[in-house]
Amino acid sequence: MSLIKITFPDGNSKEFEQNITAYEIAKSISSRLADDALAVSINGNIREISTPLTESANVKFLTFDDAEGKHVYWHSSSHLMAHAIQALFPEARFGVGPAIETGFYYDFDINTQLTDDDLRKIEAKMLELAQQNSPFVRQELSKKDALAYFGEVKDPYKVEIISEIDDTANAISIYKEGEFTDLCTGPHLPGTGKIKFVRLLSVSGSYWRGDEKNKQLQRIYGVTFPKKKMLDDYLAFLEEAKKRDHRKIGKALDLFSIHEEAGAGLIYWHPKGARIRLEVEDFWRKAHLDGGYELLYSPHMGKSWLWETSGHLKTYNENMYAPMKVDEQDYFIKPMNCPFHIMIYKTKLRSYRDLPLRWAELGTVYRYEKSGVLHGLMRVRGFTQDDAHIFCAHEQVESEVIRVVEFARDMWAAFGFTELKFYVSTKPEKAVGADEDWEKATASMKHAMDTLGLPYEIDEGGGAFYGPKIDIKIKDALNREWQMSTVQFDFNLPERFDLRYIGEDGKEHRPYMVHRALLGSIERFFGVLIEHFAGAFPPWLAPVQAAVLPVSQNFLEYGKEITEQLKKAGIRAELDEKNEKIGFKIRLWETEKVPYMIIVGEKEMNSKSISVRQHKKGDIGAFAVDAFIAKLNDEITNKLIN
RNA sequence: GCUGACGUAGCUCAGUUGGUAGAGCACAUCCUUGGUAAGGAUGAGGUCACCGGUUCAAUCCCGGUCGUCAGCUCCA
Repeated sequence: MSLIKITFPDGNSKEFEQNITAYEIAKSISSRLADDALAVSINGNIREISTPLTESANVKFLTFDDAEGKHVYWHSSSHLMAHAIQALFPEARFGVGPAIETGFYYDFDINTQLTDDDLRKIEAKMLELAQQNSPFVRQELSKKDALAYFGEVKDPYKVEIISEIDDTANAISIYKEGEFTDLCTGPHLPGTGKIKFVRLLSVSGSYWRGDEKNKQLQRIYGVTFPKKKMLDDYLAFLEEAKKRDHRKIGKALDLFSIHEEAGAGLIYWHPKGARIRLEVEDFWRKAHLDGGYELLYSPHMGKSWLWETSGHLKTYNENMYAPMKVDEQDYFIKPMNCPFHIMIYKTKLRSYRDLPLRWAELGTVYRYEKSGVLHGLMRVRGFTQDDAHIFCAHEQVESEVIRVVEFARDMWAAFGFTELKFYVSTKPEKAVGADEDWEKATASMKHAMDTLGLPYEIDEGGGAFYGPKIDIKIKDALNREWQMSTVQFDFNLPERFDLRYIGEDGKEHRPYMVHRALLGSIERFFGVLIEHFAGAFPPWLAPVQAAVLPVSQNFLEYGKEITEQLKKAGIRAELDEKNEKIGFKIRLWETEKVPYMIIVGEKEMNSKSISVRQHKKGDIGAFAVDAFIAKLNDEITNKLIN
């Protein structure tokens, strides 16, 4: 038997006899590793730990700490859950059950609606089954045999999937684990015994194959862990996330509200929330003026001509509010700003010398969103987009896109967001414009991203009907992604509105149009901003930058003096005149998450100074008022993020 | 919109297996004048989301509506 060379991630390598299993290799290194390894990566392909190696390879053992290992673990857990469901509800028919970033789910069809009690029963059953430590056994079948195995009646959903599989290249694989068999490509854990702790999180509806015309199945989400501490940490994370929730903080810090009586999805900005918004908008305006943009204001409604011409009445109708009659004409509240900017473009003959035109507006739009999708500030029915439209010549488009993406990145960085996820979305099924144009535009978007050296994912078919786009998504406290920035090509509107410019050649040309929003919408942005800082805004954004706390009523006058000085220096200061002990006031302002507290009593009054306490950090000592003002103003003007 | 859960004071929540409700915080008044995360007393505050039905009686049971939450679908 010949030897094969196995190379490990640390660069070391070792020789083994052919057909040795990955598990035995792991064991030869350490029994601990063999215990913890959930799967193995062989030359980058993830396989079962029991896989025999037949030739030299790079081998990495995957544990729960690796994303891939976790994925295998959770995928196997979804099988185990399906197994438990089958045992408890024999009539269940199964859809699909993948691992996801935060756990796993399984979709299934049963007639009874599952309750939370059922989830607890399924958890118990899973643990019971896991103790049997049944191995996951792979078996390969021909398409015909697979169809026969799952049988139309027994498993109609599996049959539907199998009938669409092209089995010319690879056989169809199934995995057996105890009494449960599932259609699956694997890989899986060596056995169910690795699954030690289970938490099923929720049961909800989900359409078969993600299509709302199909039957709605029941979906159970869950997580599993090999160690108790991991489960505890996870539950602690959920608790923490709840505390960071912008809806909770928004209420606690008196930032915004939404009123059932006054309409769902409509945001009321309270003084403190409005103050933060003002700072954000001021920053945004300045950045745009500095960045070569001009600002516009446009109306909130327009006649049906506008929306017929733009095509929105045809393609966007279901998101638009019903028209109102004014002088026998239908007027629509705007769901988008673009047609208005176009009207301005069309007010005169444009020259290639004018291009690119970069026109930005904080434009408030109203869109009908289905009741079930509304979510705090993140998904609302009236919102302000930090919108802009760039009208440019074809040859300018790519550099404009690069400019916008860079601008977006810088804008997010200013607020302390560095974890941005980029997506390039390609042509959807329903689309306008020639294939050739789509290809060119999509390629130039990808090229722009490559030029900037930014990693991105492709969202196949995720583009707007009028053009491909680059999106930036940001995660909320619960790791749910929200689309924020967007940069979109538009093949549609320049055509529909017959936009032109006179080129260097003296002939008429059609300009390209790029839609873009950097923050996305001010509302959604505020939502992620709140969760990002957990409500503890840095000084430049904080609605109250310094609270002045007299130790007793006797020092109110001195406190008033200090407050006036701070205010005169442009600092948002507030005097706490409450007749309470200092400890009480400190607690109050600490929960208000104000960046600085100024404590004044006899000591300070006599020495004409102040004592300063920083949020979360505590007492940072005595300051002369001027020195503190200088320090705070420095933090504010430089927009420092603690 | 769909599936499920939920809706009690300004907030966070108890509670009544059908007999019109309670705590803490917040608020008001008074006492207290205090040194880095809660001093004390008293008081006010609720058509138990809304509309119907069943019942001698509904906050509780049933139906509908509105809204919230977790997902699905859709989206900034």
